[in-house]
Amino acid sequence: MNTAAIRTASLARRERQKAETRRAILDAARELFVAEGVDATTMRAIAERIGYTPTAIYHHFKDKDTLLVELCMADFRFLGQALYKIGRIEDPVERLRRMGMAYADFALSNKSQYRFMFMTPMRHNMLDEDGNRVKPPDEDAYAFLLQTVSEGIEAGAYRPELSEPHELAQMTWGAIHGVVSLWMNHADDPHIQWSPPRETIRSLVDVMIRGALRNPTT
Amino acid sequence: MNTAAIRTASLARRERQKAETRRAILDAARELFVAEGVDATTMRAIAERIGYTPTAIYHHFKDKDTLLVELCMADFRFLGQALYKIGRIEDPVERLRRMGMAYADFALSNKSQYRFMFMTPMRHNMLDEDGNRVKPPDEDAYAFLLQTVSEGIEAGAYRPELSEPHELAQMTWGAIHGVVSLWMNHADDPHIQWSPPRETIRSLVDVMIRGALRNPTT
DNA sequence: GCATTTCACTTGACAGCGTTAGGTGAAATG
DNA sequence: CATTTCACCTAACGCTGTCAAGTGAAATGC
Repeated sequence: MNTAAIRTASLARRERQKAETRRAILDAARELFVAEGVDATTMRAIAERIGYTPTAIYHHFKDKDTLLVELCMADFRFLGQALYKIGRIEDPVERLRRMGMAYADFALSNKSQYRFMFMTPMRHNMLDEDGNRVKPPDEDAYAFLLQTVSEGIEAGAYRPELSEPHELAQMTWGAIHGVVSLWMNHADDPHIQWSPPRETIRSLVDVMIRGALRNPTT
Repeated sequence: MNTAAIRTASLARRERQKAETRRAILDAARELFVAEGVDATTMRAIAERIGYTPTAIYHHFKDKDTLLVELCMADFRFLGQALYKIGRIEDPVERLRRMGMAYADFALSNKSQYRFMFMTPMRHNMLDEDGNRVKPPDEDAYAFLLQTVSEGIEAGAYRPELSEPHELAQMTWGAIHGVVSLWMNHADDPHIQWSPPRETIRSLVDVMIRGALRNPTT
């Protein structure tokens, strides 16, 4: 092994080790985040879990928000994949129904991430540590939703007063988001008999689609 | 003036002064809360605004959460009043429609209060400083909503598969809550063309009622 | 082969937060 | 006139995210 090869090898090892530490931070943060929520996910708790000092994290992530956003973005790729598969469905109305359920399933399976991205004030500036803009998870999903309702409108599937794609998309997104988020925040309210959120959303989507269709089948 | 009269008078003055301070705390907290949000509403900021030290607040309120809950509860009485007026409407379907709009109007006019009570994890233990349970604002409103959808179900207004009052109530509440809260948190997302939330909710309520009715009129 | 530079990480701190124990002084009470 | 009450203050605690300045081993340069 000549000196040049050694050089690149050790440089590669250094980069690999740095990447490993970065991964360890993300993994520790995710465990805390999922198990205990955002408040318990302190820089000190993350660091303690991986045997570093809190300030070490700042050599890998700009600040706590950037770390948590990157963590969530990684998990939101599953939502993107789920929506992508549903995109193959031809009928825009059936596609909308399936998208709604997939969205709800994702939210209910990734509560902490969903809460952080969609249920807290939008203060994330969505820049990574190099200052590059990262695409927020709602951007793709919203474009997808908009495309689906637009196709339905163009196909004449919906009632004429529902001609505004943005309004229809925001109705749909908002309604599902609402059942999910209300349940997440208030499921342990003792004075409300909560229906299983997935069933409630199933009914909600059915009702909304029926109410939006120009010619509902029965 | 005899001694007994003086005694009661000065005692009354002392109580009045304490009540005034308490009111001043609540007013200062509300101003900060509405203008700057919950994070900027620090005990120190409230105290500075009324010329007291932060610890003085703890002689009037158990902790910050109790103070903010009492503040919000006071404002939520307007929602209760609005719903009470709507309760006079005979037709349970029309009543439901009007309740939905009143709920949305209240949320959009009292953003900080709504956010604090319904868009943050339910950690409020709903006890006042004497340990008495205070009725959370959703309790009455939910009972009202439940009553209204139940009447509709009993009158045979809705489709037979929508026979579960809790599910129907939670669909309705959740859907409106979702449009409101999504808009509150993401209205300044640059990549989404937001429709005015009130119009979106109007359409949403229309679509949901049409989709839920057994015999929609056209 | 030795001096220099790089850089992942640590030490020690800062400001701000909610909250509390203990003190103070004027007013109410006996 | 002595005692008690109590609204409010002083000073602090532990917690948070974050940063400036170091440290020491590995990589590099001559």
